[in-house]
Amino acid sequence: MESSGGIRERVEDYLAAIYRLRGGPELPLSLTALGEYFGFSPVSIHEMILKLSQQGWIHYYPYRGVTLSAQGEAVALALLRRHRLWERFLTDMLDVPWAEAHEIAGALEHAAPESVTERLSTLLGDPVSCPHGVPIPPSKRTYIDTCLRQVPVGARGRVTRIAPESGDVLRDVQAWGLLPGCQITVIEQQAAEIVVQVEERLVSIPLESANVIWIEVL
Amino acid sequence: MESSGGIRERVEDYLAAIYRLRGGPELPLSLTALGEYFGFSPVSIHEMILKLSQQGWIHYYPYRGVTLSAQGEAVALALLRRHRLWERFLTDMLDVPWAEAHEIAGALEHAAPESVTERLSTLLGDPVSCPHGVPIPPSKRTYIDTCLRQVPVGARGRVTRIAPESGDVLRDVQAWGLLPGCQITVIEQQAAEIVVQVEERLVSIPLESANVIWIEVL
DNA sequence: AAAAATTATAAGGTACACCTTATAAAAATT
DNA sequence: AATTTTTATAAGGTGTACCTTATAATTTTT
Ligand SMILES: [Mn+2]
Ligand SMILES: [Mn+2]
Ligand SMILES: [Mn+2]
Ligand SMILES: [Mn+2]
Repeated sequence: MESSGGIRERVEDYLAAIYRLRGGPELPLSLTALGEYFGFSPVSIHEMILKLSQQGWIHYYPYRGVTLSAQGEAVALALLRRHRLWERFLTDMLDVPWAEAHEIAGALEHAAPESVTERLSTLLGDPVSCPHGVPIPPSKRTYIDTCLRQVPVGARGRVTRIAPESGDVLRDVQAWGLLPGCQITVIEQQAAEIVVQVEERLVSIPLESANVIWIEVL
Repeated sequence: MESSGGIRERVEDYLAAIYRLRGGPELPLSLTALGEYFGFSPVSIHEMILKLSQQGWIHYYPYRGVTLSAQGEAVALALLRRHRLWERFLTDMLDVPWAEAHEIAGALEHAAPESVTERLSTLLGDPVSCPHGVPIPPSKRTYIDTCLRQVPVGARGRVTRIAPESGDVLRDVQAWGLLPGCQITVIEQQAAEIVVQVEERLVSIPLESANVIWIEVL
């Protein structure tokens, strides 16, 4: 229901706001500027900043401001990319007025996973700027992957990643010879497992494990 | 930021779930069935049901279950329409796998306003069923309107509604002769007001009022 | 009618992200 | 150096929507 426990919406919005408002990567952004942007009280901003700092998304220099950590910047860029792609979709394909698109994209950016937004980028012809002229940050991943559980029978693909990682699954994946990069074909979908072909071998994968194996369908 | 105070996401999800799970309009749906659907504890479901009942979205018959009020059913149908249109978009235009589309649409359905979803319906050719074969409830409104504030200079249109309503604005709207149904042309956008032509007259509308006047651009 | 099962309610708790008021600390200005 | 302004922190509160444990009321089954 609730998007399965990724990064919270507010966290993403704060990180992207810091990216948008800051003067440069090393210039701390004052909490006052953030407070004005969001229209929240200084105390609330401060509270949230402490949390973001504890969680490693930002660096907080009291009385000076905040900068993004490497992790935080990655999240901000990913969000801004999704934001601007949705803006393009709204204005280019749905004829939503320019001024409205920004606000609506502010919600859509959190509602669709990155994989969907990458497909959207393809549909739009991989635009490089939003309707307001701002550059769209490039995608980091060069592939689009799908959870093995969702790959239709008969499809060929490449294992891209095991995520979320857990020791048990990683051991199984290794035993099955399903390491990232290897090519597979989905042979059969059963009630409790999925049969895939890896090179000459057939492997039966419990659905639970299939949930964390990601495939780029080729 | 947070979509300006409409119906809360959870309220919409509960109402649509009741619609989906019920046997018929008059057959009460047991709280147990709802609890199983959401995976929440019986106490939590009960708590939420009391709130929804107090707010008039549902009728609660203790020990028997809940039915939707007329209002509640309208919300459920609107949400299911948005849900199924987004599913169609995901599968038809983005090639998102069938099984994934449902879950993603479960978030998108709340993120885009009805007006945007109606434009999406047009783009998709007004489909009548979702990718899983379920009928898409029809749209109640036959027009798509835009807030006057967003209508570009030069556009012609028809006043559709004043919303949200407030006594002061309604009086002004009447004085200006801008009642629903009348035709207007946007003449000029200034810092604090918008000038529109109504028949032979020019009217200056403060931006504040322009926010609650809705126009079907023709 | 009694026992068992289901459903409701009471009581207390959690996380999140906002709020206000008051005080303390640091920085900037005079 | 003293004053003013800005920024931080402490303390207490709100609403939403979940949780558990325990008890009460009702319905269903025996
Ligand atoms: Mn946002
Ligand atoms: Mn933009
Ligand atoms: Mn939903
Ligand atoms: Mn469907």
